[in-house]
Amino acid sequence: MVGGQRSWIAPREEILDVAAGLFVERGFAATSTRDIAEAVGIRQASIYYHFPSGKEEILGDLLQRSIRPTLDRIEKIEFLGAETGAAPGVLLYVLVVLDVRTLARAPRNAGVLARLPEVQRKEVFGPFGAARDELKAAYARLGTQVAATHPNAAMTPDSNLLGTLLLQLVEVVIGMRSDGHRINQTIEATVAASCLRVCLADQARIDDVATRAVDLIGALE
Amino acid sequence: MVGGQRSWIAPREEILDVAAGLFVERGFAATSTRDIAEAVGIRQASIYYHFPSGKEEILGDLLQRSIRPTLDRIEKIEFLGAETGAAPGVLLYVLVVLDVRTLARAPRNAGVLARLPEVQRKEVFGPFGAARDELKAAYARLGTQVAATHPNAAMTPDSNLLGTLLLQLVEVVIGMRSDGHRINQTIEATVAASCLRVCLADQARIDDVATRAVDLIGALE
DNA sequence: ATTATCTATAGATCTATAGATAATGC
DNA sequence: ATTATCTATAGATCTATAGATAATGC
Repeated sequence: MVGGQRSWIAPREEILDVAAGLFVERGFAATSTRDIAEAVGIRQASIYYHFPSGKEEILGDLLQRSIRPTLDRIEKIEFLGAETGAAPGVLLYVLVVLDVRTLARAPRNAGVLARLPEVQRKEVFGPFGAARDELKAAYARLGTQVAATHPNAAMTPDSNLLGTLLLQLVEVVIGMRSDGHRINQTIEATVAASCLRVCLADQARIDDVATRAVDLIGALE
Repeated sequence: MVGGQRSWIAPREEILDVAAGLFVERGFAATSTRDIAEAVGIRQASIYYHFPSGKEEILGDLLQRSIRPTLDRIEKIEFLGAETGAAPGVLLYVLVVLDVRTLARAPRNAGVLARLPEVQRKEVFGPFGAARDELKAAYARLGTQVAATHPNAAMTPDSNLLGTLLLQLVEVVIGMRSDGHRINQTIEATVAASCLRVCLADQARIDDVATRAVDLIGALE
C-alpha cells in the first residue's frame, strides 16, 4: 500500500484530523462514523480497522495529543524557574503566552474538544480531566506566587480560584478562534498581561516581566 | 386536566426544565426526545404537542429565557449610569456581580447551553448569538470607560478584546458550577475585582468601587 | 502472514406524523 | 370545540461485526 506521490498522510492521522474538524464544528454525538469516513474518502466500516473502539477512541486520542505538549511545558517551566531563579511573574507570563500560542495554532481549533459535554461526562476521558487539573494547579501555584509579592497580598484570591480564573483567561482564544479571529502577538500579550493583572501586578511590573519573558519564550518554543 | 394537589408544574415548563438538565449534562445531539419524555413521565410523541418543531424549539426557548434577564439588565444599568452619574467602574462591578449571580442561580446551570456546538452552528439560534454579542458590546463599552481613566490608558486592550475578556471572566462560574462548586459572595467579589483589574484598576479603586456598588446591586436585584 | 480496505447487514436507535382516546369548557 | 395525552409506525439513521478481497512483506 503506502502510495507514493506528494503529501501522503497516514490514514490513521487523516482520520484523526478530519474527525477533529467535525467534532469541533458539530460536536461528538452529532458526528457519525459515516460522516468521518466520507470526509476521509473511505467506507464507514474501515474506521474500525484503525480505531476498534470507534468514535470514543478517536476523541480520546485527540484529547491526549492536545494536552500533552502543555503538560510537558509545565515541567520545563517550573524546572527552569528553579534553575535560573526567574521571577514567578516571568514564569507565569511565559506559560500563558506559550499556552495561548498552542491553542492558537492547534489544528482545527482542537481546544474546543475539551468543552464537549461528552468529555466532561464519560469516564473514558477521565485521564484528560486529570491532566487538565494538573494544568490548573500549575496556574494556581504560579499565580499565587506572583500575588504573594504584592504589597496588599491579603486581596489575593484563593489559590484554586485564581488558577481557575487564569486558565479561563487563557482559554478565551478558543472562543475567539471559533468566532473567526486570528490570534496575533497583541492578543497574546494582552491575555498574558491580563493574567498578571488578575494576580495583582501593576503596569510597571508587567512591562518588566514582559521584557524578561521574551528570551525564555524563544528558548522554550 | 390540570390536576390539583401541591406543586403542579405546567407540562410545558416541566419539559423545558427536564430538557435543560439533559442538554446540559449530555449535550443536545446526545439527548433524544424519548430521553426527555421519559424523564418527564410522558410518551415520546407527546413532546411534539408542546413543541411542534421538536428539540430545536425546546433549546431555542431555553436560550431565549437565559439571555433575556441579562439583556434587560444592561439597559437598566446604563440608564442608571446616565441618571445618577455613577462611575463606570461601579457600573461594571454591578453588571459583573449580577451576571455572575444570574449564572450561579440559573436552574440546571443553563449557562452551559450557550456553549453547545449546535448553538454556535445552527442558524435557528442566530437571535441568541446576536443577544450575546450585545452583552459583549456592553462589557466592551463599560470596560473601555473604566480603563480610560487610568493614568496609563495607552495600555488598554482594544475594546472588542476587552469585552471578550470580561465576558470570559464572568462565565468562569459556568464551568465552576459544572465542577460542583457553589458560587458564594467571595467568588462573586473576586470575579468582579478581577474584571476591574483587567481594566487597569488598582486595589484602592476596586475597594472604593465595591463599596459604592453595594446599594446599586441591592436596588437592581 | 499482515495490512488495509471493501460489501453486506443485524439490531438498535431516533424523529415526526397519523389517528384514537378522554377530559374539560362552552 | 379544545386540550393533552396516548398507540402505532414509516422511514431514516447509526454502530459494530462478519467475512471477502487484494496488495505487500517474508
